Amino acid sequence: MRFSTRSEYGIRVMVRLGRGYGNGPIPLAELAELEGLPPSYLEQIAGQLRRAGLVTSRMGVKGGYALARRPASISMADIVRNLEGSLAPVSCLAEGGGPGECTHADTPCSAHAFWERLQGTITSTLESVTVADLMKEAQPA
Amino acid sequence: MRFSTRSEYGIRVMVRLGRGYGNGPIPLAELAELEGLPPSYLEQIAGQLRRAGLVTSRMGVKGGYALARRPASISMADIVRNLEGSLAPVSCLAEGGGPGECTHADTPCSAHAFWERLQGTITSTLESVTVADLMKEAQPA
DNA sequence: GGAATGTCCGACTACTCCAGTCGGAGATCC
DNA sequence: GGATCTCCGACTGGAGTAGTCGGACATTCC
Repeated sequence: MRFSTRSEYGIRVMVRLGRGYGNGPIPLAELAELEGLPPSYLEQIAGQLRRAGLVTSRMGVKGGYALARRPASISMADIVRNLEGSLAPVSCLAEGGGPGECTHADTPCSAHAFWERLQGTITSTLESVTVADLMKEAQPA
Repeated sequence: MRFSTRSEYGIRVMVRLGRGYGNGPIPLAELAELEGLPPSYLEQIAGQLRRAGLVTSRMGVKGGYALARRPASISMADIVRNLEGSLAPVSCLAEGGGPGECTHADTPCSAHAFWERLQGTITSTLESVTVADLMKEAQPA
């Protein structure tokens, strides 16, 4: 089980943007260098975050990216859900279902309720942490 | 984010074995048919569970698989950890680390503590549910 | 207006991992 | 000794991941 690097990098970018919140946009190249991540890949991720409405962008010379809202109002769930596509941990929770009895709505597979519970705890953990929280932790020295 | 089908199928198999606990081994072909899963693939998974000590096997005519311990003493964490390899949700928690500052132990990436917390909640959820719990739920009609 | 500095977008690639198959060897029971 | 059944390694096709690249478009500043 592994989250993609999109979520991993995306969160780091959002925290960076949180630190510069209110000081105008930060260009992608600068974000990439600060975090030590590949710029061209980050570009993809930034595009997703913008389309999700979590980030605003300005084109041109003084352009770059900025948080669309207050850091305290953006949760990890907002970020991860958009970058990861879905939070369903197994196929029998996702649409379509996998092999076996899970396709019959009246007789779900024996583990169905368990996976639902797990998804619930993951989701609520993701929702309980905001960008502002991560800005406080791990402040560079 | 997605758990592999190994965990998904593995749990279902373990619950089946839990239902037959004490009645001798169940052959793989029967397990596969009951759960509607590919037998040759299940064979791989059963092998992993056996090597992990969660299941015992008997070769030959009256052979098959059985739980190695009481259903109530086997948690989802036991199963998933072995089938999934690792529970680290991102590269910066796994050995080696990814790109960026996470490799420097003194200045972990801004999200490091968050991922650790998430891993903790996932692990404790997995540990709090046993095979016996799932046997009670989803009892066929 | 034009150059510099950015974002924006789609296509492309290399690679790894996942899901599943297959063939054959060895054990066990009757 | 034949019928079951586990055991093991090798193999394959496909999907998704991580990342690159080229070029179009927007904005600012001179």
